[in-house]
Amino acid sequence: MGTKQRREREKEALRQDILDAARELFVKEGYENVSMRRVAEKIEYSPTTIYLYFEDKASLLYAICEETFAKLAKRMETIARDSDEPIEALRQVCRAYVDFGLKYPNHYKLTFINHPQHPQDDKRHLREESMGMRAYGNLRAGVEACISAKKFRETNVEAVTQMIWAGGHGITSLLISMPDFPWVKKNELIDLMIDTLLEGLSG
Amino acid sequence: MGTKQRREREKEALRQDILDAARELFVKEGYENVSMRRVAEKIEYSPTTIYLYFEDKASLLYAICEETFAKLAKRMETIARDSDEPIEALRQVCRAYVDFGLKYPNHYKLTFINHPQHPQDDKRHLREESMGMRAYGNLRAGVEACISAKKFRETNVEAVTQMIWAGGHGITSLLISMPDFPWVKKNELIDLMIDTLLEGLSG
DNA sequence: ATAGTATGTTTAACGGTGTTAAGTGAGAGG
DNA sequence: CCTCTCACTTAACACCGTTAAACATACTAT
Repeated sequence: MGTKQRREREKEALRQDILDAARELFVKEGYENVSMRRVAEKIEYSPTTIYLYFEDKASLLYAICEETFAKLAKRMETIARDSDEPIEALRQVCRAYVDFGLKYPNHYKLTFINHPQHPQDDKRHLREESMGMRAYGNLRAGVEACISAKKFRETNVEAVTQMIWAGGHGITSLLISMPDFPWVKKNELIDLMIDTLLEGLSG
Repeated sequence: MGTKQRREREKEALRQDILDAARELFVKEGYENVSMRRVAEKIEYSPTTIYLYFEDKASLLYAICEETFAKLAKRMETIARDSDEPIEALRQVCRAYVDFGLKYPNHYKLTFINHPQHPQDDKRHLREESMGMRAYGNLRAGVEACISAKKFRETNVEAVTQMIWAGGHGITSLLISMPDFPWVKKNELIDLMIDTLLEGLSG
């Protein structure tokens, strides 16, 4: 009867348990420093059980990143909707991106820094539907709005989007991966970057 | 007699052989994908021999990075010496930085992207005398020249230097770690970033 | 009710990793 | 000629991601 549905619910629950355990460990100690055996220990199952729910360690990671980046994409969309001045909206989208990275440094590392080494064809992160790409799309929309409103000198949407992304990513990734460097105050640095880029783009 | 000196020469030669083998493998296949055993095989010694010359795998890496970043620092110094227009000099220093990263992507990864995870206290890369820091110092000098010549609105040398670094690093690291992303033409992107930053900084 | 099957989980193992402790063997010094 | 030093190797440790095979339980069909 309903046993089939119950079973399915239980399977889904375990899948979520694995995800939760892995997220906590990955975020606390970093992907590279957490073994499948440790994740298994945390959920009190044998290591191989995880492989019944996820293809491999990278897939586990990917699932977690998608979850988290969905949040970023959503926040970006909210900002875009709630603002009508395109430059101000773009500025806030950039802030949201950097703040997000600094708030979830290990998630950020996983999708944008460590990422999929290069074992042949792990291009999941680049799929149109991936959350990382959705976030990129939101940034792109913000840039497009500015260009449509004739606020920017340069009109190559793709180039401007990628440059702004690189600016945000540069700050985020450096702050994350070199925490011991004598940085000036974080907010000052972030604002200087965003302001300088927007100023430089404005006709 | 001179045997002691000969021995010392031979030791030094082997040390260099190890370095050469490791460099070639690391650069070709990436640090993470090369094992100590493979390095040993290449020089036709047993794996443990390497540990008589280098403390561990990370130290081997560090030595290689220092070598390579010395080159970058040198090139930057040459550019600075051969130019008298400070903005143009800074532009070229930035180009040199990015070009260098794209030319030696695995070296770049090693010092600025992957680098010392966070096992307590591997702050070698941040030592004043390290070559990476020397390169940073060169960038800083370029920025200082522009500020002294009253070319920039913002006058916080450290903040401007770090922002420009972040801009260059953002582009370099994204191009390196996401080679499959549909980037616009590399040179266009690099120039757009540098031009926009310099334009945005100019009063 | 019993036999058979599908399902979820575990045990054991493979081939790898960085690293260390103990052993070997050739050449220098007495 | 013997001893000792020291560069080097062998063997091992404790891990890693992953897979094939065994197992136990719970459902199905006779």
